[in-house]
Amino acid sequence: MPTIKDVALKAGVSATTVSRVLNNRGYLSEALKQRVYSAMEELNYRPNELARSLSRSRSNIIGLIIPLVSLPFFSVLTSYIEQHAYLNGYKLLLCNSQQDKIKELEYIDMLRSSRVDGIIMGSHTLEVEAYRQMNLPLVTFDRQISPGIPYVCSDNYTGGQLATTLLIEKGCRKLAHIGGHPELNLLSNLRYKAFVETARQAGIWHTSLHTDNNSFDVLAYERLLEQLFREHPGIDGIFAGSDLIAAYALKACRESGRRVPADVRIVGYDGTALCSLNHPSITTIRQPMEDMGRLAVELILKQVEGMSVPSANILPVKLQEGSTT
Amino acid sequence: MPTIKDVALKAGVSATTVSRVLNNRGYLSEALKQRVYSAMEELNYRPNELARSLSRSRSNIIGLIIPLVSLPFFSVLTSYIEQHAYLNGYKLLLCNSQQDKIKELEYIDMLRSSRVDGIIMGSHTLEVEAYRQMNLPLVTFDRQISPGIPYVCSDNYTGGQLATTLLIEKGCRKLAHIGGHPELNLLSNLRYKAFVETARQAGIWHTSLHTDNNSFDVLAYERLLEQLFREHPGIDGIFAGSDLIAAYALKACRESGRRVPADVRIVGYDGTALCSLNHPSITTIRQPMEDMGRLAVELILKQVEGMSVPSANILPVKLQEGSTT
DNA sequence: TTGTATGCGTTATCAA
DNA sequence: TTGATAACGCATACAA
Repeated sequence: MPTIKDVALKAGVSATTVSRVLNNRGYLSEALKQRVYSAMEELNYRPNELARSLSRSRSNIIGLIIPLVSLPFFSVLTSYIEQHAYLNGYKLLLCNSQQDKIKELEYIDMLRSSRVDGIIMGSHTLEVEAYRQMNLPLVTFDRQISPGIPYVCSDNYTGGQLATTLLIEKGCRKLAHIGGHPELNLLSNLRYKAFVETARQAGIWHTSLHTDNNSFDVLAYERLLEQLFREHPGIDGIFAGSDLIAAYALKACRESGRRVPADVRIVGYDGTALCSLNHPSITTIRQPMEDMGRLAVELILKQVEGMSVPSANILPVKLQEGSTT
Repeated sequence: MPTIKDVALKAGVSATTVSRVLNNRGYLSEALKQRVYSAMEELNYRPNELARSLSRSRSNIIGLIIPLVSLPFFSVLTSYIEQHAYLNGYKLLLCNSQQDKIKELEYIDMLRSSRVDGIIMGSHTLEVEAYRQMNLPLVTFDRQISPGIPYVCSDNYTGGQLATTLLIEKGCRKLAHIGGHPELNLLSNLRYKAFVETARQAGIWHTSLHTDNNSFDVLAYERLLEQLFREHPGIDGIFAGSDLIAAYALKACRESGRRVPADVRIVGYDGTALCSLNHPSITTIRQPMEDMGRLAVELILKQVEGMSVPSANILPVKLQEGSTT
């Protein structure tokens, strides 16, 4: 691969000048610029980002740690994060923790070694200490791991309220919530909290089921739903922790001969494409995923530039009515 | 951040020795090793991968170019690729081309500049020239862009045969295929080819609809299905180009009052989680996605190490019967 | 407006 | 067995 020296030689200038042209710094005559550009062209020259990063001590790479890209919510989020990183000239290093603490810790090390400029983390393991220690721009999703560290999330409590209120208004009298493990100190637990409080205030019977581990185990959802209908056959309203769970709820209703929304009404959370893929389409609480992705990137960039950023970044949700309510 | 020199100073050795310990090269006494290790520990030292990469001219990064991570197939594939890259000590740079030629070309440049060790590309734009030119380990998915460049794909033709044969065996007499744009020189077009040839040989009426652009536009699928049922109301068997399309087909059947599988039978392709999420669960042609991801990574690594690799890497598919047939 | 010298953090080539 | 020195490719302070 040709280096800046090769270009300099061919253009008949010094390496410094080529560097200047490359970075558009200082005063350069148009003629000289052209000469350098065509030399680059001829040699098919590409600046070595490794060397640039090393020299500038800035890599223009953002590390993204998530539990599982293959989950609808995270794949969409990843897509938006990539999009906005790209728009800002940043590259994205993808770290799929797979809910594995060891892997996550190793990835944190890898990212530090790779001198990424910042880390966006949407992973849900309990290893928060490792994040606190590293002195790097950081943004988290749905998780407040330390007072100073900025987080992005949707308005989980309002979302929970909207969903529960809708179910009650539609006439549901036996409500169920199905979600992930509540002991994790996630902000999404506020959805559950809102569910409980809203139902209680309205004097509506309600129950709740959660996966007992920290995995997004699909089979766990199926088991949970089976258990729900077995223990409480009269359930007529379900608030699911995600669209994915909602889709499983819909499936479980069908399999047990329950009509949706006649017998059971269902509300999901997220607003992924899963909702409109189903028939009836799933009513959900839509998170502004693109805004969340964009904001996460922006918060990193601002920190990189030494600016201070707000800690709480709570974005509004919107009830998106489908046909399951 | 502490450097190798800081560690050397603290351990009372030279930087070279620290480097040796780091890379476990040469003869080192256990005592010395320990001294260096604890110095690293104390300083919370992390080797600078940028400098290492520059020095070794090897980045241990693989670039992944795909059209859209948020699509089920690609998010699962990405997940497996990440997994196996990680297992081999490689990092993954995620490039979402979004079917945008400009963006894809810019990403190719970025990856070259970043000195990635290889590129896995599952993108579907037509810019193959750019890939041919760059002299880098490359592996493609479902696309043969040049005789010498290795590609990974499932056995598309057999998959198309299996699907079509199943529909016919189940009694379907008016078949439809719905897929992406066939002008793209994709290997997945073999599914379509198999569909046509199998139906023709069996003397079964068949038609086919394709999106006219290169996008994975969800609305396009809905329009296509609407058109299909309008023009050919008697369709009783659909072979979809992906599970996603199959899911839309299922939805379209429901919305138009068609029973599945009684009135219309559906077969998808891929074997993503979408299949089991639906009710009835979707019959599909399962691609060995993990194998494909693992193989793509392996083919890159082998090329990095100067080994020659086979050009055609066609993996077997499997009919996975759900309840839509 | 352009060039020289030095540093970024690491590895590799010598020599001791 | 260890260390000094020169690359790796680029950016920047300083000189001219």
